[in-house]
Amino acid sequence: MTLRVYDTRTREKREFSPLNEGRVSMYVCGITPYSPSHLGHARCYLAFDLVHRWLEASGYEVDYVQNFTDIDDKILNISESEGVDFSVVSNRNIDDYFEVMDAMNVLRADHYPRVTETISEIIDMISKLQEKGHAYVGGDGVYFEIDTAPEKYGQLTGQTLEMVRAGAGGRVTDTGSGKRDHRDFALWKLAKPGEPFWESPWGDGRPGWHIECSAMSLNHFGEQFDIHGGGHDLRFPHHEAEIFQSECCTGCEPVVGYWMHNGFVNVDGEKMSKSLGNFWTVREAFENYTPLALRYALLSIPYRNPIDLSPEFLEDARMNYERLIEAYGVSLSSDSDSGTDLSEASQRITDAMNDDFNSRAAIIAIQEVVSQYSGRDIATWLEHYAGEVLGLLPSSEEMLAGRARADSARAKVTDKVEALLNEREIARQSKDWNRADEIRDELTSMDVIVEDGPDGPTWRLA
RNA sequence: GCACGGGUGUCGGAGUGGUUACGUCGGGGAUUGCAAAUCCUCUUACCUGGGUUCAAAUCCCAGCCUGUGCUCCA
Repeated sequence: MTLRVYDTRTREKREFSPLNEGRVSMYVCGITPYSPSHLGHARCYLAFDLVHRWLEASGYEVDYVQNFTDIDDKILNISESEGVDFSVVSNRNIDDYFEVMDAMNVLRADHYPRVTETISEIIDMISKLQEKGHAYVGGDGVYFEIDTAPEKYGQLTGQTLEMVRAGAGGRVTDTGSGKRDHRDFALWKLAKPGEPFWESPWGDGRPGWHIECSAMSLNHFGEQFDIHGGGHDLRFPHHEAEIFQSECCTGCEPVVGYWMHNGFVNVDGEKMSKSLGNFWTVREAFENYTPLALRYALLSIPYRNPIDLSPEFLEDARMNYERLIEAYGVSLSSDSDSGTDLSEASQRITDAMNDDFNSRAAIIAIQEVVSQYSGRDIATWLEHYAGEVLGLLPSSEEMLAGRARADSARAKVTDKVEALLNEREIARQSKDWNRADEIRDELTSMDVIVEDGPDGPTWRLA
């Protein structure tokens, strides 16, 4: 089976066929770094990390670009309230982004362009749009005029011009001081007093939100590229604005081969968002779940479906993840070569991933191998599928270091535990169950779990 | 209001025109002094109403419920 990818624009899974044989150009909308990353961000970049990994595992050479919107109203508000330059705020949150994503095994993109480093390309693009009659200068900036390309409306959301002209259910009444029509969107915003600005033919100011992605993708990939990703909420207006800008600027369509949008992270059925105050930052989540257990949880649902975060959901994922790690650790230290044939499981994972990156089906195939072949020589297989493809495994060095730590922790209490276990065995032989259970309770309080097997008791640390 | 998703068993949650999802929880059993672990096994499904079909939970239509977008948002 060949790779099939769901495209938001055509609303169907289509066989994946990049513009250039063997190479994939992929652009994913990055964060606006005005606050630490939350789990919604994690879900998005985990999802596209999976796409990145699978394309590479399938033999494609992937050129992956992800931007940072490092100048924006919210960043300016924060920098003003803190009395620092806006770059202090954005750099701080970009650092946070990389730290938490690295911890979750998110591979780095090839390029991370920033708005503030793309100003001249943005100005070129706006100038060209103005030359072609798609942009006009309004009172407080330069705007894209929707009416110059009405046929491009609604490609990602199915909305027609008339619907939105009607005014979003009557809620949009303000057309903005400089717009001809409320559907027009800003390409360049003139600076207010005290705001950072860049010089432009239209006056000092900064780019509108949508134009950066068009300018960056044009800059890196040219007029067309293969995959454009982002959160579901970016379909409109952000991504539709990009279609307007890019295609009207170059005259080439479609600008994007496959539009991919990941589903939301919800809490109690509602979208996790700053305005609802129901978000967890990734770091907060790390307090309760290890980064890779969190990765497991967020990849255990296909990327297009919403995830409703609940304690049950996360605990379930944690438990299953620990089984995987335990099995990997055991197989790493076992040197038995039993020639286990895992080709059927491999094929199931390939089929799952080729079906629009179905990571859940792939994870289930891995867990079945884990439960079926535990203790066998599956380390190499796990390293490929659970490690390289799904990014779920720590490096073998980390695994071995972790086991070394566990061994030394075990060594510290071994003498005492063995002594207590001996005493308990004597009690058990004389059927003094009260004394035996008392000793087991004592061991439990030392975080030692005792398991009586047919060959006598074994123990491990909790 | 309009657009686009989703409604599955105790719960979480895939998938699918006819055949076990998976995990969890619960019941029963093996093993066990008890417990744990392990193994076996069972029960509880596909929102409602129509339609297409030999066959629909799966496709189509309508309805209901719910989420998201239409404003900054991954």
